[in-house]
Amino acid sequence: MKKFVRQLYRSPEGTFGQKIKVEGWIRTSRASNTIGFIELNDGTFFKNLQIVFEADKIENYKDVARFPISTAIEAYGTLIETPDSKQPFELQAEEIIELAPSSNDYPLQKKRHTREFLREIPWFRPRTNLFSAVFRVRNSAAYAIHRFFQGKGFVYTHAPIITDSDGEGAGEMFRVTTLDLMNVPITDQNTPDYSKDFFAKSTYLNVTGQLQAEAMALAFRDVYTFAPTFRAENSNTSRHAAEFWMMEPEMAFADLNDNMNNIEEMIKFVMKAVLEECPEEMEFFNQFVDKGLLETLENVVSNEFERITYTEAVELLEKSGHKFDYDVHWGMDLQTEHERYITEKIFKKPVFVYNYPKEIKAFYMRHNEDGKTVAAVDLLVPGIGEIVGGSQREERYEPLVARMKELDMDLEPYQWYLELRRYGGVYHSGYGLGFERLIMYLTGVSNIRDVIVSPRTVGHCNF
RNA sequence: UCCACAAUAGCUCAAUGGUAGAGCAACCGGCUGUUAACCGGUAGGUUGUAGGUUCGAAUCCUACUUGUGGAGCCA
Repeated sequence: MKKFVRQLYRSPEGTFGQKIKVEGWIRTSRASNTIGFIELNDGTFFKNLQIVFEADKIENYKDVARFPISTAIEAYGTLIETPDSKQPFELQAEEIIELAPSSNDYPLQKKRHTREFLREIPWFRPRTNLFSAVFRVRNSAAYAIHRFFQGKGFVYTHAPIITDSDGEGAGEMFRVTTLDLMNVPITDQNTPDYSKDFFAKSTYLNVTGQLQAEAMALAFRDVYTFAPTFRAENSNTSRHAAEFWMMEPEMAFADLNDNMNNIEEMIKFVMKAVLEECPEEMEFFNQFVDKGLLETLENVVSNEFERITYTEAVELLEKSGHKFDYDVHWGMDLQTEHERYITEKIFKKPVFVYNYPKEIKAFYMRHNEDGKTVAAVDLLVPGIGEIVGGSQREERYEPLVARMKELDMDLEPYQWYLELRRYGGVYHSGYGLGFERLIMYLTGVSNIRDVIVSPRTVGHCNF
């Protein structure tokens, strides 16, 4: 009877004493003259199955003892309980067959490797404990996001990946073109003639699906997108990637408060799901990556997030007496050091900061009655910083156009967006969650390149 | 893009101006229950690249490359 290692760990009872067959890869093995042990991982579970093989029980003992790491094998034998050992049970092998060979120059050894080294071989990383755990949590979190929104009746919608608007304020964009770079058509003004390009205009990879999600929200009330996003920023940090996944809900008939409620509920839902579904992985992170991780997450799940206005945040920072590299004053954008101080030192938990000065936020955010601020919100978390950014959208036609003109924006590409305001453009809100940053928060892994299978950053696009 | 630090064996590191070393991995041998198994042995190097200082450079200087951390930008 063929068994998955996951089945054995989750419900081993009926299988003790039974003959079973397993397939998998050798993670590590050790052998003497007469007895040897293989740690087998079959991909279905974070933990390994120990296979015991003895010289007088299998006919190819010498060969099996020499199988290099990552050899794919099939093993047949009896599953027995081992209450006095590290592992709860093991397979007493009667037959072990090599399915695919490995080699002794396999780069992963039975020792600890640095993240830096593993980043050079991203195609092998998923075979390590750390990355196995990271990508299982990533899977669990992604599915939990869908469950959360589906449970509330949100419609999962797909915004386009290629766009003709330049995503005002959201950073540098990757150009999408089929023009021959060695022979670019030129206009009378001596600029590239994009009317000859594939879409007969200038196009880019999206930096957000928000604007299109707004159109969908004004038809379906509650929607969310969950898709790749692209930013061509030259940013070299542990929390930026050129290609990352963003989840963007958009809710009609929702104000900034509803927005914050949804963010908080969503984060807690995903956290609980991961803690429940990936206990072995989370225990691993807690032990080897971040000692206080489980305590931190339990705390987040069971406490209210803090909610303060930007103005209050500035006051708190001013009163703190702490000497910052950048002085704090109303109207400035909060620097990383300020955000971290608020969430890590003052509150020691997730903090919503809302109602920012309009000058430092995007054009589409709703102007508040005070004439100075907009209904924007950032969620700051310890260790990561900003993990969610959102706002109530400016649903009033006139103020929106006025603001766009103020910013000297070309209204033409946004005609459709402005039209939404003229026909039932009810008040609505939404936000964007950096999915990788959430995974970093959930796992304690501090570099975004270690929560993406094949990270794309400035100067790096391999595999 | 800016600032700081780093680069020595496959991996992780030592050697602070005077003959480049260890642990692990690999290879050979030993070992009857291992848990990063253990024990003995063998092999493995143009010290990131280019130039300079010096009788002599892994070590000091310059540039470049790559990596890491931080900042800016942001999710």
